[in-house]
Amino acid sequence: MLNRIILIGRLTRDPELRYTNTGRAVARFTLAVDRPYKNQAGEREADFINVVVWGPQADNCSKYLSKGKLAAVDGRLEIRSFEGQDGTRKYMTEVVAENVRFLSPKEGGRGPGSDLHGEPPFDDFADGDEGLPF
Amino acid sequence: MLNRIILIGRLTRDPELRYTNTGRAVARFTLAVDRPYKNQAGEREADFINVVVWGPQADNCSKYLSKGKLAAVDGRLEIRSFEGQDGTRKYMTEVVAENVRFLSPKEGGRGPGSDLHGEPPFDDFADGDEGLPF
Amino acid sequence: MLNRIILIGRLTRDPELRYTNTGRAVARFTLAVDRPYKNQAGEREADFINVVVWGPQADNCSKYLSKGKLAAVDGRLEIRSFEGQDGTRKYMTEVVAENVRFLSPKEGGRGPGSDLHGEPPFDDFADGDEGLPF
Amino acid sequence: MLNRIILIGRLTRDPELRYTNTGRAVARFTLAVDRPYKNQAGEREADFINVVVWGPQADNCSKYLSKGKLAAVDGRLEIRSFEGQDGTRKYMTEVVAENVRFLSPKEGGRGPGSDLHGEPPFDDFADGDEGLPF
DNA sequence: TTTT
DNA sequence: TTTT
Repeated sequence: MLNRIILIGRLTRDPELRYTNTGRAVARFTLAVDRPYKNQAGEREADFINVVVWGPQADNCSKYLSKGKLAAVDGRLEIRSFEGQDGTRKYMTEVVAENVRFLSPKEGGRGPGSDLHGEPPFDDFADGDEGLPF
Repeated sequence: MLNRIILIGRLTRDPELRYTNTGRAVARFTLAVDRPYKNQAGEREADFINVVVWGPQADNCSKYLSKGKLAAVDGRLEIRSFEGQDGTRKYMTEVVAENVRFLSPKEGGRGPGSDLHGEPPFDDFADGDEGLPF
Repeated sequence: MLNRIILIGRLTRDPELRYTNTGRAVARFTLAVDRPYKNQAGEREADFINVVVWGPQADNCSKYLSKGKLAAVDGRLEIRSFEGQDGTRKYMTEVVAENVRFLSPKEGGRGPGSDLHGEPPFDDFADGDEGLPF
Repeated sequence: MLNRIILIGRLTRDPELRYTNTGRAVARFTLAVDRPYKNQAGEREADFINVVVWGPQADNCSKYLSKGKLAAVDGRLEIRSFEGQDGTRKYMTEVVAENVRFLSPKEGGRGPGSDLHGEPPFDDFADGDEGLPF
């Protein structure tokens, strides 16, 4: 009924960009997200979380993100189950991003924080800008 | 750059439903959200948080929510500033809901957890159901 | 660097309660979380997400939650990797709950929304109640 | 019952650091969080959100954050009401941070993403590292 | 392996 | 299979 996840981490590899047969862009990458605590060996481990992004944001991810870059992802967690090649049930966890933010400074640029939306995420003049009835 | 808030609480009053001059529905209500700790007097206080919902979800809120009902809200925090009647700058905090979930059992019904979307929240057959290219 | 997930769903089975050799309680359960969209067959699918809860909250989950009950979980996503019995690397996804809320009405009770903390979640008289220096 | 907010934005001014009479550190700053949509004038507005941080993290914020720096905040929304100097009830909204992440690259450093915890956020060897009973 |  |  409610499924919301927010991550900040670094890409472990360049995003992989594909297109569906209907021409819709899909980007995939993995985010290394450091754990907030140290393990018994005194090391800080990370979770490696798969992220998938659809539509115009996928193109932007492919353009602006690369291995080692810092990004924030806001989306939902999906667990896809499928038949493995050995006949057993396999599970595949991924975060379906609704929004991705690029947090690494632009190369020759003036700093991090660039918004990735070539197109507005929802509607423009968002909710309420028609004049509030309250 | 990222602004996401998730609340669970009870309505302090029935939702107020209005329409903009373009015919768009807007619902407003206040959520009482208990704090996770007790104050020095040993009492559990609550935050009273204003919520605004736009579009078809507004109609659903007005239909299915009422004073005392439990609801979850997923949205973003906005702080509107405006000129007070006394000429000073006033601030008004509200949560713009993207999703609302009704958590109180239906009256004559079989339990809580009904989804409020008369219409799907985003697109249907969501992202990826066109056949994954991976 | 930041890893936060919030879920609302129903338990697919009763919580399983264990104790570590140091006597710390651990509860595990699976949450069925409906997806916000319908698939091509017009059905609403769900994600089945494993949750683990530590400490006093684990005991409370075992006491107050059971199959079919509605719960909210606020925590972080962890992906544990381990050696499978067939020598291959396996991945196991689970949400480590920091807070769990019980959303189903109490059996003979007056409604949902009970807080599960037998002990306060952080410190009591939380932050700031010592008298603000601002 | 549940109150969780996650923000990414830039500090509008240097953090203000104080100490309670019990010696506990408190830092305050304001985060400018860009809205995801443009207004009717075609401009991107921002919400200016007050943040308060307690304890060791407050000292770290004061040390590592300054005007213009990018930061992520994970916390809860509180609305404090108090008697104004004119006798009317006033409301004051602030986010009580549980975790703050520094996202701007270190000055002479090797990049953003440093964790601010001089002390571990919760317990170390976090949950489960005693040997899972499952 | 799944809940309403 | 992993990032700084």
